[in-house]
Order: sequence, then structure tokens, then C-alpha cells
Amino acid sequence: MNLIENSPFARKLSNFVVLTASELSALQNLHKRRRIFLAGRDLVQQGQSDQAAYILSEGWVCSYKVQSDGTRQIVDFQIPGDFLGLRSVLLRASDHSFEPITDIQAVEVQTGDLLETFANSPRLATAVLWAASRDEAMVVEHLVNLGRRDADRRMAHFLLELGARLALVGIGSQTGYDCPLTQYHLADALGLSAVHVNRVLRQLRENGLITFRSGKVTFDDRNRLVEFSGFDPEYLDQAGPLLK
Amino acid sequence: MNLIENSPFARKLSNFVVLTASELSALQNLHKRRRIFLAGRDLVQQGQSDQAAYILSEGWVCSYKVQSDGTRQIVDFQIPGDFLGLRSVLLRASDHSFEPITDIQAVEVQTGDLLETFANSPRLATAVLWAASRDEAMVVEHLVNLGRRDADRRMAHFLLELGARLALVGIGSQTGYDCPLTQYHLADALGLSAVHVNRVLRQLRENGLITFRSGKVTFDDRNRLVEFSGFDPEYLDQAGPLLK
DNA sequence: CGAACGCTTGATGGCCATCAATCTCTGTGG
DNA sequence: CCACAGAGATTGATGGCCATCAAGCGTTCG
Repeated sequence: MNLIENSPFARKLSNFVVLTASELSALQNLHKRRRIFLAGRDLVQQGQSDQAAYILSEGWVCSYKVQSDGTRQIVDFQIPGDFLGLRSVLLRASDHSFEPITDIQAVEVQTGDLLETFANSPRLATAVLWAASRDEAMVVEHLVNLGRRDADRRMAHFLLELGARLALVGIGSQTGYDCPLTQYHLADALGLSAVHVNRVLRQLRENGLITFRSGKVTFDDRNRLVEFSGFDPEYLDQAGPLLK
Repeated sequence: MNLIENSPFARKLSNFVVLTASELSALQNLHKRRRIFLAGRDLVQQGQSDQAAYILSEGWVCSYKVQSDGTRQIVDFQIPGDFLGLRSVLLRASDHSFEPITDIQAVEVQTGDLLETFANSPRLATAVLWAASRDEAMVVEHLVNLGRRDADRRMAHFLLELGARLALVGIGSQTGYDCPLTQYHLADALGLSAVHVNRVLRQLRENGLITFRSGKVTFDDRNRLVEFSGFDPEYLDQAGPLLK
């Protein structure tokens, strides 16, 4: 029995391309160095190049950019099975930073190894990039969220989306999920101040829509919440691998 | 002499993967149906599936999402060489719409043909997805722009970025570029009202930074503009193909 | 047990949405 | 040739959402 097949990463890739034994083996070869990082200590600094990339196997991470004035924007959150820093390898420049939100486990992948694997297993390369392409769909949704929704709807939509993503990898339920984010994380992700995040959460809670408290998100009235925020999970759908 | 090699699309892919003759030929085979669309008439409707995708050869397009309340958010602008609707093919759902901003020429690519080409030429697939990954870097920058910059800086940054992208395909110069966008396009891209876009443009013009008028963007003081907006073009860099 | 972190609440003000009116320019049909 | 419509641009007035400043609370941890 091959362990690699059951890793969150391999399961994710299998949604797009059916992997052969030799492709799984190539994937296994990338898993040489398992590492552990502590919450709050960055993996990759913005602007460095020739970085390694990571495959996240345990814990939560966020990717973000810092501006010259010190404000930061969280671009996305990563959960087990997600690739970290793929773009910094593919494009020779790390265009953002990564902060572990919890203690995490990740597999370090050297740039050279990844490119070699891509060259030898182009189907595997296709699978990896395909999965990255779906992750982009979430970034797009995040962008719409920032551009055209007020703070209440933005928060509601964000928490619903996060729940949907976690559900895809078997975490959480229809009624809620565990969530290690602080209100500061929410602020930096949603383009709000931490103070206003607090007020928004209070209002959503008092309106009986959703409760965010002590590491737990609870959908108090999921239907009304979906209605209120205009949430549409269609972009997360994936009916099965298109490349046999 | 093979025409396909000189298309903007093939040139773009060559930045990532050196294409062989047979891969160029596979690419050529995708170019069966050249079509023309008129400005303002959408190519792909949000929410439809089983759509064709397009390779843009001439003109400008924007991709956007519309919300239930009627507001729209422009996610990105496409210029010659860009792929339209790749994700709607790869993920079996079209998650946004496309509006031609000018009259355009595009090559229609059927879902089946694309998947077949991907299966037979995985290196070509890698190149296409790799290019898509770089385009995502621009969406990320756009997201930071929406989340953490005020309207003036947002506009300045956006117009600089657009200029840098056009420069990559040989359009425009250090002093400015032709730009068919209306103030409504800018508003929908930047998450602002059209009225405020007008005020912002006036202020930037009166401050001697940049002029947007009658289809032309002019950098009046490029250095100060870069400084003002915090623009950093690093994420657009690409030093040459990594896969030989 | 002090310090750090995260959360909470109040007061003030500014950025930007909204409503409304006007102007220019282009294209179109009578 | 002119009237008209429509798209795009422009400017003023008003108000609301949310940032900012400030202060205080509870909890955890070295």
C-alpha cells in the first residue's frame, strides 16, 4: 500500500488527472524533506528568489503581501493539500510571503527537483498547474468580495467560502467549523480594520446569522446567510478528472 | 516559414517552455476557427458550462463577474496573446463573463480539442497552464490594490500596471499608451463609482502625475507616479523558458 | 505577576457612494 | 441639414460606511 496516494496533495491532483503508478512514484520522490514550522514565523520572505516551495500536509497558512506603508493584504489561506510558493519557483521571484497560522507540517520541494519532475512527468506538471488554476478561482472570488461588497456581506461571504473549502477536504460540517484565525487575520484578508471586523462580527451574531468566537465558526442560520451574502459555490465544483 | 510561431500566443508560451515543431503543429491544429466579435457584445455568459474557449489575437477584452444586486467587478483585462475562458473549460463551469472592449479577433477552441491536445502534448499543456499561472500574479496584484490602497493610489497603480503589461507585448512606451477603456470600465475594475473615478483622474491630472483623456494615457511624471502608488513591476519579470 | 496578545466598545472624522444636473461628442434618421 | 438620442464625461451637494484614535477587558505565558 502506497502512502503517497492518500496524501491530501495526491488526492487533490487526482481530481484533475488520473495519476499512473510511475507518476505517483515521481510525486513520492519529491517528498524527501518533511519539515515543521511554528505559528507566526514566516516561511518565505516577499521579494526573495530561488526559494524552495512547500506542499502543506498539516495546519493552516496564509499568503500575503506587505506594502511600503506597512499595511498588509492577505491574498489567500492554504489548507492541507495546498501548494505554497509554486509561483515563486515557476516565475523566479517570490511575489508574496507565507505565515503559518498554526504550527504546520510541510514537505520542502527544491526548485531544481520540481522542474526536473515537470520535465520528466509532464502529465504530473499538468495536474499540479491545473489544481493551481482552480485555486485561482478562489482568489478571483476574493477579489470580487473586496471590490463590490460592503463589510457585512464581505465577512459573511468569506466565512461561507472558507467553510465550503474545508468541506471539500473533509473538515467541518454544515453547521460550522473550527477556525484558528484571529480578527486581525480577518481584517487583513478583507481589507478592513480590526476594529471594524469586531463590529461586523457582533452585528452578524446579533442578527442571528453567524457566530465567530473562540476558534469556532457557527452558522446560526445558514440559508439566510447565503441569501444575505450572495454566496454561490459553483466555482468550487469539480466533477472528476478530465484527463484519464 | 510557420506563421503560428509569430502569433502573440505562441510567443507568450515560449517564455515558459521551448516548443518543439510537433508542439507548434499541435498548437496550429487548435487554430481552426477564427472569429470576430464586436465591442460590447459578450462572448461567454457567466454560469454557462460546456463553453468554448478563445485565444485573443487582436483587441481588448475584460473578464468580470456580476452580482445579484447588479454591480459588476472587472477581474482582469485581456490583451492579444491571452487565453479567454481557460478555466471555464478546465473546471466545467464558466465562472465569469467576457466583454470585448474593442472589436476583437479571436480563435475559438473547442473543449474537446483542447483536452485532446493536452493529453497528447503534455508539455504544451504545461506551457499553457504556466502562462495562466503568471496571469494569476496580476490578479493577485489587483486584489492587493482593491484591499489596501485608497482611490488615488489604486488608480495610479492600475494605470502603471496596465502600461507595464502592454510594454511586455510591445505596445506603448515609457511616456504613455493608447487605452480604449471608459471611466466606467475603470470604476468596475477598481471597485469605485464612475463619478469618483472622474474626480480621481482630475486630481491626478492636476497634480501633474498622469493624464487619462480621449483614449490616451500619458505619464506626466512617471517617477513621482511610481513613488506615489508604490508600484513594483517585479512580479511581471520572466527571464526566459525554464523548461527546455 | 507583568507583559503580550487578542477582543471589545465609544467618539470623531474623512473618503467615497449616491443623487442630480449639465455638457460634449458621435452617430442616426427624418 | 438639423433634430434627437445616447454614451461618456464633468461637477456640486449630501450622507453613510468605515478608518482612526483611545481606552479598557480577559486570557495566556514566560
